[in-house]
Amino acid sequence: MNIVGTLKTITAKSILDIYGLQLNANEIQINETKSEFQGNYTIVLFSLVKQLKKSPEVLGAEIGENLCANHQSIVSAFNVIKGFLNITIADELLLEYLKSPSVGETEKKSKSKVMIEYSSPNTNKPLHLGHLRNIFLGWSVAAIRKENGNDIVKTCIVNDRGIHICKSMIAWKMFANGATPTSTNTKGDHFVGEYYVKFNDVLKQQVEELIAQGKTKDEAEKQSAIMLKTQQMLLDWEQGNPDVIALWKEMNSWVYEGFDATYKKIGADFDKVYYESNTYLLGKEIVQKGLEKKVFYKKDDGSVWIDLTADGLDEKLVMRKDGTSVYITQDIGLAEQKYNEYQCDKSIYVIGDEQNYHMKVLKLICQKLELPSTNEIEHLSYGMVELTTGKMKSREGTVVDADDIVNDMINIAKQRTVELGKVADFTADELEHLYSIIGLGALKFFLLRVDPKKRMIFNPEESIDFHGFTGPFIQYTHARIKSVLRKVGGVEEAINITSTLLPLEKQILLLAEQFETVLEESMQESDPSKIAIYVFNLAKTFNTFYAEHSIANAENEEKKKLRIAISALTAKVIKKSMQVLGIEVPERM
RNA sequence: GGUCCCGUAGUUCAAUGGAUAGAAUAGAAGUUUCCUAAACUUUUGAUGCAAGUUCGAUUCUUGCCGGGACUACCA
Repeated sequence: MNIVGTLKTITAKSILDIYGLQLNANEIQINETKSEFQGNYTIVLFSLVKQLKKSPEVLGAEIGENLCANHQSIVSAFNVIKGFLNITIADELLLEYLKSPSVGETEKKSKSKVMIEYSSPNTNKPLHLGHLRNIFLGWSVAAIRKENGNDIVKTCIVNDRGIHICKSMIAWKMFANGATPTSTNTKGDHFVGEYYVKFNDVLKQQVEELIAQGKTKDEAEKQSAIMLKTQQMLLDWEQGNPDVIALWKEMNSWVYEGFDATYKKIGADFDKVYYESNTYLLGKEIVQKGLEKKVFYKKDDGSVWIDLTADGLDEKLVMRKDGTSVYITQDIGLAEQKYNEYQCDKSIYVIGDEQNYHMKVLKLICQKLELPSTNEIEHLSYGMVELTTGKMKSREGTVVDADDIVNDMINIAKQRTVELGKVADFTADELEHLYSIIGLGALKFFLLRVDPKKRMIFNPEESIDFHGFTGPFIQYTHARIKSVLRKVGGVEEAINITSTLLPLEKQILLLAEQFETVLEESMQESDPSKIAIYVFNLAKTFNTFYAEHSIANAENEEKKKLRIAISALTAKVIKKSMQVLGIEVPERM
């Protein structure tokens, strides 16, 4: 059922019947009624005034009459205030909804096959808070699409080669003395990250010395001994030097072990992982194709370019003069490879907004080359996570490490839970699990509740609250409902109930009914924050209701049955909503 | 310089051109003989500035001020 959709349809029909004006149902503007007015939904009449040449008051009265008369089972009352027609939904419609066998289930409508690329780390340092936003977003958008019926392929492109990897390797050779993650009892990605930091320390020192000798900063960076060594190592790597390759493989394997542990802990997973070391040579035939189609042109030095100035962008290099492909060319090549393997209808890239320009160029080039494989590219662009102290900068050590913040959150959850002392009978394993889902729930909800494309600020001092618009608040609401249902017992199905609904009961049912609509919107906009806001409202409304009305001591059996059914439905919808955010919801906490 | 994004309560976030700009936190005041107080109730408090478009602007247009990103033969 879709009440808003139904309302639009019958309103359009009423308008046709009364005025003979044919309107598309989607042209009807319906909002939720503001709480200070009577009614549940509001039809905004202003846009009709011009077409029908009647005052809003008259329009509202006439349409309202018509709706009430012809659709008694849907509209039970109406009132008109200025240009707003406020509609009250009939109790019986909501009771019917509550009784329907599929209540709280999602209809799988959209069958497309969609690829979602997310996380995409470098192998020279551990994941940080920004990656977490990326990972939670990617995972959630995938889950939202899956719930809508999409066939999902989750992928990750690992940036496992290039100068930055060589930096860690050089530093390891200089300082490690054969140490490994095992020998030092360090998580692999952190272990390698430490050498990346060491590299930068040495580089900084050498650069300072060279600057003192009168070089410019640029020169100094390029000419420093450690940088020259790194450049050489990159060449060796490209030529397949066995020693370099062996070390590279070993260090990467440490990093992957570390990443896997983190992914496992936070519940991220991939169907297919691509490695840049396998794909960085891709795209050469594309350059050829582009030259043939005259989309690209060759400069005298042999480098290949595309001119995008007509599209308001610049000239972009697509192949170096030495014949190697650049990032953008690799990306096009990889897109083709992905398509050849999976034939997806759509490809979503979860990448930070600093690459907006790059992705724009990518899409443009694909269009110009008329590559069918890259038809539906969506850049799910998200804003940087900043700290109250400013941006995260690895050089200044102000990066919030992913593992650290996850562990902190779980520890805070533990501390809070222990203080409250409500789960004394849990086993040690159950407790571990509980702390984990609460801590992660807080973190995921915090990062997902904000519109992805906006920058957000994270305050590590105050950490994340467990009160208010937070994951734990919603988890807690769910746990309470479950607790009540356990104690009250009874059947959760709403059979044979005929009762007048209280305003709050009505509100809860109307909210629950909106779940699918919100889910679909959230898919179309690739925005999990819609779900987060929605589920918070549902939980909050339920809590208010709960504080005012008893279930165990309801006025009569009928009302008790009704409230049990509503509670069960609320719990179900909360669970589903949280599930697509990647947040588990406990039975008890 | 060019292109793009962002400026909303003390703070963190909302608001397809619609009603008196919503929440959450923090501040103030309350609520547990009753199903989980990680809860609930009441209250204080905001659209950077200036024009324009119109019945009506946080939203659209222009200018200014402030913040950010991109503009690499790096990835």
